[in-house]
Amino acid sequence: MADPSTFVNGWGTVPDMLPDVGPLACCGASVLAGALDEGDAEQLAHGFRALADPARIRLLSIIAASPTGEVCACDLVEPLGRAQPTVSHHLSLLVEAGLLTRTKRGRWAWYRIAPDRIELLRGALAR
Amino acid sequence: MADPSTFVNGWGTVPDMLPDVGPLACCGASVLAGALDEGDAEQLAHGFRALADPARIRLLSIIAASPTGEVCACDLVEPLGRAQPTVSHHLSLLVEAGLLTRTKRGRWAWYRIAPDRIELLRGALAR
DNA sequence: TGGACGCATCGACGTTCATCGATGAGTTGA
DNA sequence: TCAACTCATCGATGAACGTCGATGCGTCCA
Repeated sequence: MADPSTFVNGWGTVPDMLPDVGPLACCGASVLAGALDEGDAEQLAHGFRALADPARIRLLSIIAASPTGEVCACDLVEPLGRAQPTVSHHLSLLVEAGLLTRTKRGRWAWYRIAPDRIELLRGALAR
Repeated sequence: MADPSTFVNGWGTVPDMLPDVGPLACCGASVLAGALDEGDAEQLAHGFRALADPARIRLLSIIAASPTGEVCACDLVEPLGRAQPTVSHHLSLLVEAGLLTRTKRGRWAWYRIAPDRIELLRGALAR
């Protein structure tokens, strides 16, 4: 594996296309603050579903533990102990749920925590 | 439907059998505070999986919105818009995950929010 | 004591999901 | 220009899940 940190000829950050408005984009719906309708419940459930798999929990924790705040996808396959397509699948799902952001530089894809969405889910569990 | 609130001849609270040590009983593992091993990730994922369905989100929110803090199962079927076995299934799953407690009085089952487990999941999303 | 009632469990069915090998798209460097 | 490389997508497969009708168990009341 080539070392992605030696990549110096990049054009800086080139964000992937992201859906403008993903789930949970709207509100600060809270589970414990009052009865929710099916729509709000659907959006919150969609967010929590992204956290409902140990592989994705570990991906988030590994990326959050990085001193630089971002991790190359190539450095996530081995610690996760799963095949590369599986890791890519989970990363895409986390990006789609708004819990990670993806940046492509050269042939490498770098992932960062998206704190806002995580904070939104955390707030949904507040009293 | 009989009115469960007219039940006065009960023997008070008789908690169902609960697993002594359920998932998430141990620690304050946090997703964002450092790389988690597969075991901690599994436990957290198990907790979030209980939140990963709109029916269960709505059950929690309806019960949390109750002025008395508890709701009879018979009053959850109609607002959820699902069949009684389905509601019972989701309630059992939430109890098993430690997010609800069940109390049987007479023929009725009353459910309460279990704030500690929810707070534990919320803490797992804290920075 | 027997019928009505509330609720959990069972069995079945269709859908969703996690996983991985194979493959394709895009990038780099020789 | 072409081989090597990174990563996403495709297709397939087995497991888990949501749902509901039927049924069983325990409780209440006439």
